[in-house]
Amino acid sequence: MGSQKDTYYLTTPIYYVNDVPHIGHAYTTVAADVLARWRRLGGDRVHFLTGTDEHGQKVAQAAAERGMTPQEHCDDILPRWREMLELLRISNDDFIRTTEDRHEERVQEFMQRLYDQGDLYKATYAGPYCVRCEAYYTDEDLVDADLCPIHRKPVEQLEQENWFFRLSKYAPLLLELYDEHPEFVQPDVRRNEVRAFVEGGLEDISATRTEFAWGVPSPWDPEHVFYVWFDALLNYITAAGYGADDDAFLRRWPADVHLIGKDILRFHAVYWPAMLMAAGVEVPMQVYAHGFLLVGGEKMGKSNATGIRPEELVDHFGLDCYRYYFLREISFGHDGTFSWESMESRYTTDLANDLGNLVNRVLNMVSSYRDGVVPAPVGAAGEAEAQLAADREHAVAGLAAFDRLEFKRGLEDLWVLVRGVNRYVEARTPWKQNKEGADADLDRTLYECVDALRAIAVLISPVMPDAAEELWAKLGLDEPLDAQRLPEAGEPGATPPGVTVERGRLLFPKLEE
RNA sequence: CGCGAGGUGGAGCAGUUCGGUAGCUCGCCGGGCUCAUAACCCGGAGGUCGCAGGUUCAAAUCCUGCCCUCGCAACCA
Repeated sequence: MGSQKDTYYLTTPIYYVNDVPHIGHAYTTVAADVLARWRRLGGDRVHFLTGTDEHGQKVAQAAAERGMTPQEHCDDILPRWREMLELLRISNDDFIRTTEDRHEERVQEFMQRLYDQGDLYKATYAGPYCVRCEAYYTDEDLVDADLCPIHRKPVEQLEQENWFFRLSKYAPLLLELYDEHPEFVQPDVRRNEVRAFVEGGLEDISATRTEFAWGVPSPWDPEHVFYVWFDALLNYITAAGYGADDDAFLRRWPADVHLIGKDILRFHAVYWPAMLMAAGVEVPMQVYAHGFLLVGGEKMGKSNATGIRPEELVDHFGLDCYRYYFLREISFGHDGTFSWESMESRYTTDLANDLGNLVNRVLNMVSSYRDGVVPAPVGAAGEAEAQLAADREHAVAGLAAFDRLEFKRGLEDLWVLVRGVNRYVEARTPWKQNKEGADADLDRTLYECVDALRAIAVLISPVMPDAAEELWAKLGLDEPLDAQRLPEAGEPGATPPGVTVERGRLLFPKLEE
C-alpha cells in the first residue's frame, strides 16, 4: 500500500475501427499529444492513452461482408489507426484495443459488480432501430415517419429484453459533482449543457444488447453483450491497470483529463461518472470537450464521407505545420473552420516569414560575422535587451495557457517572442555593427539572438517536435533537447558561448506554387 | 414562453468576471532597412462594439425588451 497518484494521465477517445481516420480524429489526438509533451516538458510524469473501439454490430456486419471474423476484420483495419499515430508523431504511452483480454476481463468484472449490487435490472426496451446506426431513435428523430435521419433508410421496430443501468439513481450525485467541481466538465458552456440535461431528469439506460454477439458477454447472462458505450468507456480504467495492477492504477487514476469531441460529451460527462460512482471508483478530474472542425461551413464527421485525410495535409504542409495550424487557428473548445487557404497563410506568415526566416537570418549572421561560433555576450545590455527579456518572459508565462488547453492563446504569446527577436535584430542592426567594427556590441547582439532561439526551440517542441529538433541541432548544443525542462530551459543565458551553429537548410521553406 | 452560447473596423478573434484611452493577427496604404525565405521593422487609414430603451459623471462592459445566428433537448463511434 501507500502508492498514490503521481502521474498526469490523459486520454483521447478510443476510435471506432470502422472509421477512416480524418482530420477530426487527428485534431483530438494532436491536441492530446501536445498536452502530453507539454506536461513532460514541465517535468511531469505522464501517461498518455489512446486506442480503438472494436465491438459492435457494424463491425460484425462489415466483417461478414468481407468474409472475415470480426476479430480478423479489426486486426486488418487496425494498422490504419497506428499509421495515423505514427504520421502525426503521437507520443502515446499505451494503446488499448477493446478486444484485448486485459480489457474484456475487467469489463466483465466491473459490470458484474454493478449487477451484484443491484444497479442493473432486466426490462424491455422498444423503439425504432436503425441497424446501420446501431442505434435506437425516438419517433421525433425519424424522417418521414420511418426513415433513419442519417441513412434515410427504413428503421425496424425492435423490442428486446435488456439489462438496464440505474442511471437515474445517480442524478443527485452528478449534479453535486458539477456544482462542487465546475472544472469537471469544460468548457463552461458544455457544463451548463450537461447540467441542464441531468437536471431535466434522467432515465435508466439499457446496458446490454442481444441482437448480435460481437461484444463483451455479460458473465451472468451470456445471451447479452454489453452496449458499446459501457464497454468502450471502461477502457480508461482497464488500460490504467484497474483490477489488474493496483499500483499502476493508483498512480494514474483518476485521470487528469479526458479529451473528447463535443459529440460524445454526454457519454463522458453523465454516463461515465455515474458508472464509476456505482462501482465506487473515483471519477476523472476533467472531461474537456473541444469543438468541431467545420469545412466550408459543414460539420466534419463520419456522415461527411468526403472527410479530409491528414496525410494530404501533412504531405503538402509538413507535420509541424499540421500540428501547429489546428491549435493556432482554432480556439480549442469552440468550433473552428478549416480551409486550405488559411493553412497556407499560417504556414507562410507564422512559420516561414516569422520563425523560419528569423532562424535563417540569425544563423547566417553568426556564420558570416563570427565563423559560426557563438560569441560571449560582452557588450553592455541596454533597453533592447530588456525588451527582449520581457518578450521571453511573456512567452514562457503565456505558454502556460496550455495547462488550461488554451493552445491558441499560448501560441499567440509564444509568437510575441518570435516577433520580438525580429524586432530586436532591427533595433540592434548587427549588419551595421559589423561594418563599423563594433565588435563588443555585435557579440552581444548575436549571443542574445542565439540564446533566444534556444528558448524558442524548447518552447515550440511540444507542438512542433521536428522543427524543434532541427533548430536545436543547428544551434550545436551538447545536451539533448528532450532533457530540457521548463521553466529553467526558458531562462536567458543558458547558451554556452563558443558553440558552433550550422545554418543548414531552411526550416520552413516557402511553399511551392 | 424548453435550456444554453454568441452577435466588436474588409476577414478571423480578444476584451464583458471587479463599468472609465476599443486591442490582436491577416488584408489595405505609406515609410525604413538590406543580415535574411521579395523576408523583417515602423507608421497610417478603417469600428454608432446586433437594435431600442434604462441606470450612471461615465457602458462593448450593468438592467429591460426585441431581432438574428448557433449548440443541446436520451440510448448515434
